[in-house]
Amino acid sequence: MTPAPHRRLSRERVLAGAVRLADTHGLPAVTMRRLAADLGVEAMSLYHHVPSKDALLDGLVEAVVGEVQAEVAASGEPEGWRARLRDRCLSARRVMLRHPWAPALISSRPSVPPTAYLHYEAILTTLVDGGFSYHLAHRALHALGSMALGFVQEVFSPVPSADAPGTDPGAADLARMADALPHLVAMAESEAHDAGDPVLGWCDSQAEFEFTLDLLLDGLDRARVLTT
Amino acid sequence: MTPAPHRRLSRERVLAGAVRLADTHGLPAVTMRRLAADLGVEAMSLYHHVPSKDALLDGLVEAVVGEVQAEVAASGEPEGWRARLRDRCLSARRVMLRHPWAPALISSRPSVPPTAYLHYEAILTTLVDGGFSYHLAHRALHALGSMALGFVQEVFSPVPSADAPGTDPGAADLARMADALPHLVAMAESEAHDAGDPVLGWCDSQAEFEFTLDLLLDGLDRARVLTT
DNA sequence: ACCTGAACACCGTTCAAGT
DNA sequence: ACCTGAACACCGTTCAAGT
Repeated sequence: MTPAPHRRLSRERVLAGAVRLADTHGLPAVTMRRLAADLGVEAMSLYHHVPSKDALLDGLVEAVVGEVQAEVAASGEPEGWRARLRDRCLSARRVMLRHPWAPALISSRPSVPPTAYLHYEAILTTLVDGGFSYHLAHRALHALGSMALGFVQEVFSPVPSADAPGTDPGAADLARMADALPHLVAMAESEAHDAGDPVLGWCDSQAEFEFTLDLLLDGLDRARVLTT
Repeated sequence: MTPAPHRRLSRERVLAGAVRLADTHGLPAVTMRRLAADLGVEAMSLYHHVPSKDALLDGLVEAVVGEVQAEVAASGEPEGWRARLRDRCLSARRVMLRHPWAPALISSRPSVPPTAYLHYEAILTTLVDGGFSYHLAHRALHALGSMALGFVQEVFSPVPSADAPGTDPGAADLARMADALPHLVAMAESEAHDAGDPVLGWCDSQAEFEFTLDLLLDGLDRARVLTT
């Protein structure tokens, strides 16, 4: 918002500014020109600290992955592979909730930044220490997939949630689709009714995330025991 | 490639052209001006069949979802909720392999096109017919998440695969990281060694997809039995 | 060394004009 | 009704020039 008064630019300040811009106005607002203006500088000045827009986007991913590492460290790693992995995925999710633009950005990048490999190495170490063979650990890494980065799946959201209030079809829309989508409408009504519990709301999608995570962890545990 | 000789434009021809352009030159190449040139027409002509670039992108998602429905129909639906769901996810994956740009596009869209709800309704119907309560079916829908659209998770790919030959770190890069990422390097070597089997290759990531899919379906089956 | 300003080749889109 | 061409407000980026 307020053009930063500092005179000295740096890669860190550029990336921090880009993160802030994406958080407040969305990823499309992250423009070399707009970012520069936000930093109180000319567009071309950015190129002294970042080689290109593409590199800026890579830096954005790097910054988010770094936040995940910090969040994991701050949450104090528990004992046992299952709890550690669970904790790491939930930490990652908290970071993604702070930066809703991050999942789409990360999956659109052609390659993951080198620092992300530290994150995967940590997961892999936890798995191997937990008794997984490399082969099964590899499968586990893929199975965890986007959960490992805490991706909030909004691919599907039929039930109005506090997470994304504006993007769901309203009750009126659902009523109009009722004959084409009978089960979807019935489910939405049934779930909305159950949600009288005030604890729910955004917690709802937290519960979905944990349900899926536990489903995967349970399955991986079973596969691990079978091969031991 | 060859500018279409047809004189008459239509929404269908515009969308088909956009899909073809994305397939051959990637999503960034899908530009109003370039798409128009590809269709042998002026940029502004497109606006008579599509209200905006944003609507064009929505149409692109719609086209891909439509292809998924067609692929499911073509594969002849098997008996039983588990086999039907499995078949549907694998069909979706085949479509996404044909359009590698689609997953990133879909997850970057603020909302899913109305036609996608037919896809989810079909999944939900299969679940309900299979004995799932609405509550558990809702969780299942979220758990299946991106698998339901056949997303090819390339978030993580430490082992060179035929899927994305250029994007992985080469053996040289891995050797350089060896001290920072011991397990990742060891795993990559171990897996590369096992892959002497000529059947593997792109099949490898097919196997990963099916492993994860079965992990989820097994877990959902267990949850279903518990609540019955 | 870092920052600037003008310039170039692109974008999406509006609008008045053509048929 | 559909298509066009010029124009406008934006992009990312090159380059020569300033300090």
